[in-house]
Amino acid sequence: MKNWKKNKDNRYINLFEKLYDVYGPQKWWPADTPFEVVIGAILVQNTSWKNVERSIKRLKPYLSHPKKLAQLPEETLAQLIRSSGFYRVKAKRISAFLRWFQQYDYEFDRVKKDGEKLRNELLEINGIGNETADVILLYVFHVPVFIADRYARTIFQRFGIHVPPTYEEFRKQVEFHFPKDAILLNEFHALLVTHGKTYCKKKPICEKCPIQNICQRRFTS
DNA sequence: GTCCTGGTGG
DNA sequence: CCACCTGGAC
Repeated sequence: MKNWKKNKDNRYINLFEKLYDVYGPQKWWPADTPFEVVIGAILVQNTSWKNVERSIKRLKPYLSHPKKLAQLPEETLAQLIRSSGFYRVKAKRISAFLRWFQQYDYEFDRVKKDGEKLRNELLEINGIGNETADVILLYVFHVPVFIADRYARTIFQRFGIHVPPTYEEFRKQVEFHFPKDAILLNEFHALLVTHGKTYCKKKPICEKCPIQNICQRRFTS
């Protein structure tokens, strides 16, 4: 471990440390149970978390018992999650996940596979794509993966790090240069989302940005 | 590229 | 009024 940093680009860990200094520990994912993580991950697809919170509240009685949620008619489920937008497709996606989950008796502990196998299995579920699969892997199963979402892409690009075009290439690049540690990757994603929501938005607020002194963007525009 | 969609903030 | 939101399928 002494030479861990060999061939590594230390800008990734430096950025992490800077964000951690600024925002502190994020204590993610915001959910009471692992099942709630999955539901939140599906509901938040292309949607602001604020709109997801209401849906989560309405679903609360079912979230401690996935089986009960599985018994709901899909239309009823759709109405419960209306506030999250795309509610019909998302109801289908939750149903698809529940069908997969049923073969494990709705127990995450019964899902015993290595990360790559589990990842492929999750990706086969209709409505679970790269990002949602990685959220589940990291925040439910504690598999050390980097969630290569839009915030990460935007922040890294502005920061001055070259970002590959595809999700997978991007994910693997970060995983090469950053410690393969689920706790650190957990915190990294959370910090990137917080930073992205607060300053590094589509229209960034660079003047007030707490990391502007180490960001390349101040030179380009 | 287009569709899916309500809620929030500008 | 409009633009955008921690995507994914087709």
